[in-house]
Amino acid sequence: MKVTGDQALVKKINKSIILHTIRRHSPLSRARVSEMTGLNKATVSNLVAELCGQELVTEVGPGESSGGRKPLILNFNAMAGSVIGIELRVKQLTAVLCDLGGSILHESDFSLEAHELPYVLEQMRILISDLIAKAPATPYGIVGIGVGVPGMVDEQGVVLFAPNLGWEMVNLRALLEHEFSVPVTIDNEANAGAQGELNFGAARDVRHLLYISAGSGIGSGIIIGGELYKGARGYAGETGHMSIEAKGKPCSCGSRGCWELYASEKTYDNPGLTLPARTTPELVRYAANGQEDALRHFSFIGEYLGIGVTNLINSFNPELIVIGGALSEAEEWLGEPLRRVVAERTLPYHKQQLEITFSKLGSRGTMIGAGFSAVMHFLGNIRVTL
Amino acid sequence: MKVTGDQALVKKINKSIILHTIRRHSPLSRARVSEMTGLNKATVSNLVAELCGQELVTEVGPGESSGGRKPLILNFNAMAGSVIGIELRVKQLTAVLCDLGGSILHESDFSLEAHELPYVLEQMRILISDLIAKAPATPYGIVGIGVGVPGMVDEQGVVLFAPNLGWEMVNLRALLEHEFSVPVTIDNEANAGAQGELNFGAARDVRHLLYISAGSGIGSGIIIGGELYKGARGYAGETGHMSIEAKGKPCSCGSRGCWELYASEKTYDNPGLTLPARTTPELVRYAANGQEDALRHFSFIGEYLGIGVTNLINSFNPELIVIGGALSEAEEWLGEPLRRVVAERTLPYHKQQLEITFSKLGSRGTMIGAGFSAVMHFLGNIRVTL
DNA sequence: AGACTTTGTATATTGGTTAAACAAAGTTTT
DNA sequence: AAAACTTTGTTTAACCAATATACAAAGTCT
Repeated sequence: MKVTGDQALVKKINKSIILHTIRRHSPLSRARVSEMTGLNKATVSNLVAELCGQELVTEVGPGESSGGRKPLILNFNAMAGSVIGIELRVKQLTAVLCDLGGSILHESDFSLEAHELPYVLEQMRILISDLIAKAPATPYGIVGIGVGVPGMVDEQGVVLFAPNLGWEMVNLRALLEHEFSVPVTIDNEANAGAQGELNFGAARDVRHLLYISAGSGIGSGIIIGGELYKGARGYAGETGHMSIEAKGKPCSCGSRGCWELYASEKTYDNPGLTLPARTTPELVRYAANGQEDALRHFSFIGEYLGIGVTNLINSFNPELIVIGGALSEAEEWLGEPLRRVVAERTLPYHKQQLEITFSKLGSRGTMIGAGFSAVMHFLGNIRVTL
Repeated sequence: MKVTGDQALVKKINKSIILHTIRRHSPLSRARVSEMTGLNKATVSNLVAELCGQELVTEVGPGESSGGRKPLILNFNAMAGSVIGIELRVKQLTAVLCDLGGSILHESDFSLEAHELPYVLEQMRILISDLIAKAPATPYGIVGIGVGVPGMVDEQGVVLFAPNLGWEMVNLRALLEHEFSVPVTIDNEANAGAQGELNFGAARDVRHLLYISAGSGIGSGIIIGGELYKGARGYAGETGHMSIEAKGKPCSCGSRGCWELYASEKTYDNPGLTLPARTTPELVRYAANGQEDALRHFSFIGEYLGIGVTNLINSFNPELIVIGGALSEAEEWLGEPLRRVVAERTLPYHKQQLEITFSKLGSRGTMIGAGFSAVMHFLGNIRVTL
């Protein structure tokens, strides 16, 4: 967007700085905020007064003195409003009601039996209405809805392509905004998961994060400089279709040797495989009991995850890699082979600084991240780069 | 960096907007600048007066009337100063003296016979001093030196690792700044090439660009949102070591099946290969004469370039891909197999919007890009994102 | 010749940050 | 306990950049 500088912009920038400082570091006194941001005490006082008037910040009373007048403690008012975060999965619709701080207030889900748009939309409508009914009375009420979907999404919230749902060009944002009259944000499932882990999970305050969602396929959420990178038309991160065997198995995408053919739940159907089960939760149970076939297969997946992860490390050079998605529940058996292969194959300079973790938010990561997108859309965020 | 808003910031932002608008679109009248930027006519007048005082903008006289008073035409003063851009190659040192608009004023080079730091540094010193002596008299003189090196560089201008030179942890920026007392910027060779093509070559005004430098190895320059992405510690884009054959040939990096083993000049030494020559320029000559082995080998490289490019498309979803480096001179024979493989293997939605081109600046791209980094460092660039 | 257009400047106003003084409320020293 | 010092937060006056508005300058069109 075309932005020029004037006093209104200055005020917006400083107010945003103060709001997010308090959001992330409260409880805090005005004096601390002034120190942390570098803004003048008077400026902080004025803008905090406005934020209090907007009920986004609350004054909770005097704190401990450190040799002078007691500070007046400020808090981010997470209960100024609430958001709904939804994850649309192939077989299930899961949703949470969160406050502005990402805490879950209510949770509910629904099993999907088909993927026709009208049917799915109707179930979303019911789920959302249900959560809206349960929302506590807050100054702003429901300030937004965030949805994570298993497919490519453009910047206008149109689901361009979701192969597992059979969707193409579905303007989900417009449909939901029309229905509920609140701002709706639509994100790719992996992108939402990345946001969740970045803000509330295993990757707090990481600047360059790679989130790998390994489940029925593989998708990646790429955080660059603390911000989600979506690519030219909204579908960066389709790393599941990165070829790791140039002349390997043909994939439905038209290519060959795609990563997700070797390192996702898609491998459960490989011919000639003896497996005691065909779903991750069941296989996890078998592996926990020492079942050989399950152990061997997780080791296989772990190694191939490592090969793809190495490729991504060489391209993106992230600080941290978080493995999420359904397969993250097999952390116990995937972790060793994955880390071993990465250690074997990465350049020496990459190894030094890199960490690999598994999701902290588990199956809730995507919902929480989707909800957080809605929160940020409500609060706004403005930054200056030079 | 910690930036807060005040009036000085507002002025900086607007002055930067105006300067870069004139730099990229001049000749221009004050009225046109006001229209294009959305800034008030008076604001434009004031800041343009300052820029004229700084000699960064010049008033060249009246232009054509469009039914009213004649406009006073402004120009970006590319001759306010000059920069030096250098490419450090394995066998050669090439350098240009450019004005602030990227036009080449002088050019010179030197054949390297060794890679010891003192020797290389001494040759750079001679080359730079020579160009400085040839620099025209300008208000600001030499405002910076930009260097493109074949290796990983961190944000402080330290060459972390340059395998082809045998360099490790060389603080090249400090060394050159100490020698010449002007700001020095150090960039990876592929990153500099990407900057060159983005600003003066085949990729003008592209927002998300992937520049592939294919020569003795493969490196990538990644432009995201019009800006260079360098990764967490400065070495993103090492895509040559992306594995495209999970269990393929072992690579010196410790991994297996690395892309550059199949799609760079490294293939010239493959065992069992009958080639009439072992350098790209010579092979290009043979291919032009229809020599079978050369044609077959370029076709092989083109196909494998396509496989790796497809992987990068799936990860970065760029608008444009530019192939540069020594191999770009074989465009005539690489283009068809490359585009064919990419078309076969990419997801349908990626094909629609994607273009693949070859470098426009040729062997000068990296130098010009490196010089441009120095120009931008001198002019400054400040932006607001919301 | 007169009406209209376009360009660029001058003037008064607005509204934000800031430094400095100040008031309020505490702790430490004497 | 009084005096001195500290810390917090507010008030005041000054500053300064952008803006709207009016205006001057220099052209075109009828």
